[in-house]
Amino acid sequence: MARQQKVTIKEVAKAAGVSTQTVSRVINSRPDVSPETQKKVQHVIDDLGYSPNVIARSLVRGRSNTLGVVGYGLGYFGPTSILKGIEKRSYNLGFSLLLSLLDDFDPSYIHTITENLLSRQVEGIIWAVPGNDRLAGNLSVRFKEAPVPIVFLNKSRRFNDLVVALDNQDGARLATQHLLSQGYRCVGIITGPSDWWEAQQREVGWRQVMLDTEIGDLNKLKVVGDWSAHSGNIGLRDLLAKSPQIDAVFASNDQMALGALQAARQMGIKIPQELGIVGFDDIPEAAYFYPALTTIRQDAEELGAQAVDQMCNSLQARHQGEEYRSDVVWIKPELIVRNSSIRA
Amino acid sequence: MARQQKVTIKEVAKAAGVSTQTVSRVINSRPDVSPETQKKVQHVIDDLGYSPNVIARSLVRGRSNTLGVVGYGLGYFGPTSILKGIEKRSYNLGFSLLLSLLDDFDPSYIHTITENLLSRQVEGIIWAVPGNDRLAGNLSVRFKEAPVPIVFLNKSRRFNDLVVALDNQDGARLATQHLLSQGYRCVGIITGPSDWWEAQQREVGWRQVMLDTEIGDLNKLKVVGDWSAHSGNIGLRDLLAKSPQIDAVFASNDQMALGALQAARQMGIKIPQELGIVGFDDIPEAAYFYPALTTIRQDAEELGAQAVDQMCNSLQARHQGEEYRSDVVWIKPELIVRNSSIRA
DNA sequence: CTGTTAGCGCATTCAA
DNA sequence: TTGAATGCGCTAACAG
Repeated sequence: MARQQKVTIKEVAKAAGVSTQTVSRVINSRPDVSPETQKKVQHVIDDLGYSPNVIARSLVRGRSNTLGVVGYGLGYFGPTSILKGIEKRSYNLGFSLLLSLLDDFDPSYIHTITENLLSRQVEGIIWAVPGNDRLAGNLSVRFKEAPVPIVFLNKSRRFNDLVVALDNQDGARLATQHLLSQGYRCVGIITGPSDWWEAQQREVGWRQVMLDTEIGDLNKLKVVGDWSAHSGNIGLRDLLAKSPQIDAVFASNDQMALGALQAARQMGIKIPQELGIVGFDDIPEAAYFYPALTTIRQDAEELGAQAVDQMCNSLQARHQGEEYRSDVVWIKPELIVRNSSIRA
Repeated sequence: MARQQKVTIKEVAKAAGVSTQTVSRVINSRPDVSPETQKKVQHVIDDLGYSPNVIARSLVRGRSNTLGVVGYGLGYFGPTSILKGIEKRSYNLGFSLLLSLLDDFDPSYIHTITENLLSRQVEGIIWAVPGNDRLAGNLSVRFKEAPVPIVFLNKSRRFNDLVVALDNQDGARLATQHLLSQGYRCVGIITGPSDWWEAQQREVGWRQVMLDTEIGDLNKLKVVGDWSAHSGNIGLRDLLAKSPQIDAVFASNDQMALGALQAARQMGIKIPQELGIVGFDDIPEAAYFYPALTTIRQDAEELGAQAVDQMCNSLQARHQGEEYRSDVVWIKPELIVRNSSIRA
């Protein structure tokens, strides 16, 4: 942990007996340097342990090679995987990541965070926050005139935003259809909070499939959870209390499915014989639940990676004075069948 | 997503009819500005939507107000919580976070990543990577002469590093003692990979307690897992195969405990009556396992927060020309008792 | 192939 | 209280 003043290009130049410009050329691997000079300078660089100051370079070039990422809900599997995907792709493309986490949906945070990111000259912002009604109104004001491209990680095409999103509706359809195909007839749903777009869309997918059955009022087959296992436990109890005819449940995430599994156990309901359960996310633990959970897998890392790609496209276009537009990039979910939904 | 050239201090100055220094004073809330001037300038700032370029400011001040964070193992609950803690505390203290993730322990990555962080002028680096033997040798070379303070998030005091760490030994002792106090006599262990310090220390804690019993060769009571639920399943089977007298198991993390729970179920072993199981981490799902898992809770967010505090102390001392030293900051774990270890 | 001049956006001397 | 000059570390545009 010893200290030495940071070496600058100037000192390298003096030590090597060349101009700073030549050093600059060497560290940027420019072709117009004679082999000997390049060698000599490189030697001094290694010797002095010089490393260019990227801050200064950013200033003069007007490019920071930095992306801002706003995240939320780390601690859940999906958001974390997204972040991993973003980081990996960014690293490979030579971008650094300035990370901000939203603690809750306090609008004033949003303002501060984005301002901070922008004043640090990020070239773009990846908004890796689940969709939420409360948030949306605020966002639209904030980002309408954002000076950098923004990629959103959920489906809500308001302006001409770039959007990469998981096809939640499709996932919910897969889950519901699977249950029906297993011989279950009356599929209830435990949704996430109603102001979350992910929850809304998963419910829509479920409705689309259930409408084709002769079941009457779908609202009677629905309870609202808060994504937690606890709410899944309560949710199943409420659901069966108000609609005893239910013989299968689609839970909008794996944690709630886990809670439902527990509730069923506590009530002496046999799964999957008497009740089928399907979750959403495919968290790593899902295969080890009792019984193992059928669920919808989403490739969240890929989602993050695609977001970075979109950002790059946008940036590249911008540098050529063009504007990049793109339809929503959809990531397709996959059904993972395990024991919790297989009727003997 | 409209574009306008970024406003600089110069344009504000011109528009306000003052010099750039005056504007600089206003944006830095200096006292030596007359109220009217301040008001006038502020108005122009709001009007033009000016926001200072932090990059430029960093350059001239020689301080970036940025911390580098190197993470690993997001996707596991602990590391993610740590990151949350780091982010929150950093935000409150006015630091931005440059995030890098280690994908594996490839030493060349480590080099590139730290160099990148340093060339971006981070004021310090928080090394939020689990301890690993393979990594350690490489690190020592790398960081011996690091020009910025580094805070490590695990116990291995090599130089005069700043270290914030969970007391893994203590946690393991708590777990093992708890099992013994419940009347179990022969407590086996499913450890993590042996080159992980966390695994090593948890094993040490277990050994310390078990040495006090009259049990003979402790190595016969131990199997090695890889942190995954799958390895926990296999682990329990191996353990019981080689030492049938085992009546309780301490798994070094909750995922492996989950796998063990599953294996016990598959083998028809009743938990907790015939076999007690305790995990480590207290992941949110643990309370919903079947049966609910007794485990060791670690306050990982607090760990992250403390790491940032240590960094700040170090930075502050440095700015006053001093050197900050500190003993390891230990975060104490807590025993959470649930059904998997309660003998009727 | 190499050096000189200029300036990125801002804050820190100073002097007025 | 304000402004002019100077420079942070680096690179772009020129000239030689």
